Amino acid sequence: MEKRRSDCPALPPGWKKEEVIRKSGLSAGKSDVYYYSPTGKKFRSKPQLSRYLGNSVDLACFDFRTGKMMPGKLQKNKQRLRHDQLILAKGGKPDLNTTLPIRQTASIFKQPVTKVTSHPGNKVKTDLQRATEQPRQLFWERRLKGLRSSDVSEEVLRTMELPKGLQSVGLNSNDDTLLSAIASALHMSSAPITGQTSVAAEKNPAIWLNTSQPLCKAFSVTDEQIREQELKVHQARRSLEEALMAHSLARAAENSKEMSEGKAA
DNA sequence: AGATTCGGCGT
DNA sequence: ACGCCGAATCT
Repeated sequence: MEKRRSDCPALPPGWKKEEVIRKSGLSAGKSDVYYYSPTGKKFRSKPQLSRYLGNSVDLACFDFRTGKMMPGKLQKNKQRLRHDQLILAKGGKPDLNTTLPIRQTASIFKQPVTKVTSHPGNKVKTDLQRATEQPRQLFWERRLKGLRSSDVSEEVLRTMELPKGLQSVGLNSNDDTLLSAIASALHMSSAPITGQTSVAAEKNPAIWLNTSQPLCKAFSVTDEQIREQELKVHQARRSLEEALMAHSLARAAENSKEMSEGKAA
């Protein structure tokens, strides 16, 4: 059997690459590529390799199949992103069939995308918690006070009414700060939002505050509230569907009108 | 049990 | 068409 393990110059010394041809089945003739660490551990995919090497090796332009660095390979979906942006820049509507499914209600808070890479001769903390665990000011939510959302005509949008069960913790119990705090919490962490569960936090928030939770008293959500929310979402989706339908019909009508006016040159 | 191998899902 | 990984099969 061809068990040839070759050196892989793109990887640190000691790493070996192996290619195994499939010899039967539907995929006969195709091949699988494996890598072996200096200690002999086998790796069968780029994600697996990447997880193991962490920040010590930048695999961004590493081609797993060939085992070589391919400088042109950086950001595979760059082309598509440019494509979508071009359409958008031209004033076109996003093509709902082809655009990437990005939340249009994306957070105004920057997601952590910092890439930590080590370079020879300098030290980089390889602390994975870093991105999500940066130091935060106590009561930082207060800086959101007075911020309002507005539509394109700068008309301030009616603020949301919060259920009575939601009450803020701490000195200023102001409803729109509370809303901002909760919205921020939902955007900044995937952990469940429970509010401040410790009773002590109410007496002396400066000491007992759970900083990973918004300035909000502990609350519970009833089945009834969940059903109400489901209904709202359902109705919102229906009107969105109708709006999109109307939009595409109008567009089609406009196109056929241009056609009959003989604009084709 | 560990290694090898191909299927098949998701993109 | 292909990367990735589950799981059947082999040793």
